[in-house]
Order: sequence, then structure tokens, then C-alpha cells
Amino acid sequence: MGALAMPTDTKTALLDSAERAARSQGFDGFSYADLAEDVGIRKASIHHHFATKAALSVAMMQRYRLGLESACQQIDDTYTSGRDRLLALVGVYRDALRGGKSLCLCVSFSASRASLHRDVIAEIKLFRLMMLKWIATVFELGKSDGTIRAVSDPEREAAATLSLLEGAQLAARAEEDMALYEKALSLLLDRTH
Amino acid sequence: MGALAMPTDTKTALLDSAERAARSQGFDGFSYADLAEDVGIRKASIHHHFATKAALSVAMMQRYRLGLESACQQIDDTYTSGRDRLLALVGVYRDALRGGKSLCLCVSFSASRASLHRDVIAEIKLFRLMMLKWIATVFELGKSDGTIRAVSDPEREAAATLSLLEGAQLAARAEEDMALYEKALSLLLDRTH
DNA sequence: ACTTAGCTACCTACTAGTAGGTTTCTCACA
DNA sequence: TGTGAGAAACCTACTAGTAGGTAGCTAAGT
Repeated sequence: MGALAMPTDTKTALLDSAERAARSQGFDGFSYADLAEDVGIRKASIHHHFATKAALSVAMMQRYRLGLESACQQIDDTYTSGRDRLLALVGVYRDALRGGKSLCLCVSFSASRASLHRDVIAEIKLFRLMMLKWIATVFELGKSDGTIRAVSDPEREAAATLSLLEGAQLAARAEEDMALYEKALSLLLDRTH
Repeated sequence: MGALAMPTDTKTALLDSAERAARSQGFDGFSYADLAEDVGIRKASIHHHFATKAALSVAMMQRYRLGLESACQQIDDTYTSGRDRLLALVGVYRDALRGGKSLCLCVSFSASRASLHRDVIAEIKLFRLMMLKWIATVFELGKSDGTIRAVSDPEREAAATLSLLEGAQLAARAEEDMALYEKALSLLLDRTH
């Protein structure tokens, strides 16, 4: 997420631009015209790569899901304790906020559900399912290695944590204040000391 | 919220219609045309009541904030324990979901921050501040009357709880599944048995 | 007489999308 | 090596509809 390398092709550039736009302005708040201007091609050219805005959105959300899946895999490869993995996840969601200027794509899209194609909604469900499963493994690990305190049911911990992360993002985004993200997460993080 | 009584005037009908629209479709996802059709007046007539969409949104968000403030006051008047007040709050947010078809206005608007007038954002901040203060009093009460377990810092509990409520709404809205709301809240509710 | 609350008509700007064309590149074939 | 066909990736021009908003009018109520 947010790689510094420039994309090598127009299609990737369009996906990057669309993701930034969607995460800060929402699905209904950006247009093909915005992407055309940002990427430097004519609006009609976008339809060559993505026939419809819905198709673009499906590709965007799928790419995002695979990116987060990869990020979770990297966390697993890097950290061995439940505590460190949880902290890394909180960091991923913090970074996605970009100082309060944007949201996780899943959060942004979820709020615009009424405007989304069913295939985008299906991608969101897959994303959520993947995140819930992974977060549950983090709590299972934290419970067994003792690095996260007071873990009851990892599945319910995962449900609560994903909601907490997304809600904390909304708070920080609404007021463009990262301190709100930190405060919302602080009790959860206290369980990792 | 969601009173059955029909509004007595067009302005109130417009606010009701706009709120329903904004909560299910987001700020950028509904239009004056939608409201005109719903209320049964011409689009241009809306401008008589609300000169701009921004003005309509400020009025909407202010009305919502006052409504929630009143709802919290009613909870205080009805319940004496921290536990019952917390449960009532969770119920208010559950009702706002309308079976997964809509969101709390604050959640919906927060996701569209980029499109909002600064006066709407100011109303959102007031709303959040009011909710955080009130929820903190609920945890203070729950801590002192022993009806909520493991209360550490009421202020941080409030920050976590508001985020959890909003995130749980997003989950339920994304998949139109109220069970997701219940699951996300279940560990918190366990602390009230 | 003034105000309110609606109306029609119209404005500019924007939206997603379509149609048909041009340019450049690649590959197969003679 | 040159040529031609086809594909890819862009272009201009356009469509139909929608967006928020304005101007001026009318009728009813106070």
C-alpha cells in the first residue's frame, strides 16, 4: 500500500489513482474525469482498460484485498508473537489513514454500499472474511504465547478488533486527527504490554 | 430517530427524507431530485427551504446531534445503572442500522468528509464530542455501581466504544447482516453480565 | 401590502458511457 | 528485409442524463 515506485503501465496508474480517490472521497465522490486528469490520459481512454466504473471498482477492491492479504503474510513472516503481529496490524491501519486524509478502501466502500456493484460487495465480503480469519489467528497466538492479555474467544476478539480499527479510522478521518485513532486503540494496545 | 408520526411541514419532511437518503446512500449518493420526488415537491422548491445542499446538510447533522443528545438524556432518565445505559446505547446504534440498510448519520457523513462543508464537519465534531462525554459518564457510572466489569479509564473506554459502535455498523451495513453488529459488540456486552 | 411556499423555465457544469478514428507496435509471411 | 494485418492504447467528438443552483412568477395566507 502506497509503494513509492511509479507504476510501469497506465492500467496500474489508473488503479493507483482510483484507490487514492476512493479512499479520500468515496465511491460517489470521484469520477473518470478525475482519474484522467491525474493519470494524464483522456477520459474515454479509461474505458479501454476498465469498461465501466463498476469493473474498475471490482479490480480496485480485489487488488486491495490481495495487498492486505500479502501484508498480513509479511507480518506473519516478520513477527513471531501475537503481540507484535497485533501492533503491526494497528500500524497498517494507521498508515492507511495517511494522517487523517483517507480511509482503508474497505471502510470507504462500505459506507457507499448502495452505489456499489454486487461484485464489489462480494470482494468486500471476501476482504472482511480474510481479515477476520487472520486477526483471529493473531489472538490465538497471543493467547497461547501469553503476549496478549485477557483473550477470551479469538473469533469474537477478531470481530471486535476489525470493527474497532475501522471505527477508529472514521474518527480520525472525520476530524483529521490521528490522536483520535491512537486513543480509540489505546485500551486494546494496553493488553499487549 | 425514525419517528412514525408524519412531519407537519415540508421542511421537516425534507430533513427526514434527506437523512434517510444520506444514511443509506451517503452524501454524494443522493440528490435534491431524490428528495423532491420523495417529498412530492419540485426540485427548485427545496432551495426555498435550504439554499444549498451544504445548508441542508448542516441542518440535518445538527438535528441529528440534538436528537441523539435527547436520546441519551432519555436513557439517563430511564435507566439508573451503567450497564442498562450501555445496553440502551448499543440498542440505539442497532436501531439506526435499520436491519443493515443504513448507517448512523455521523458514520455516513464521516466517510464523505471530503465533500462536506466545514460547518457540517463542525457539527460532526460536536456530535462526537457530545457522544464521547456521555459514554464516558456511562462507564464512570458502570465502574462505580459495579455493573460494567473491568473499567479502566472511562474516557478511553468511551473512545474505544464509540469507534467500536461505528465500526460494527460498517460491518453490518457492508454485508447487510445484523449478526455482524452483534458479534462485534459481544465481548463488550459480556462485561455487563 | 407583504410574506411564504410553491411553480416553470432555465442555467452551467458534470456524469458515465459510446462511436469511430489514429498512431504505434508486433508478428507472420513472402 | 520489407510488407501487411491485427492488436493495443490512445484520441476527438458526442450522447443522454444528472447535478446543484438561479430567476422570476403566481397564489394563498396573514
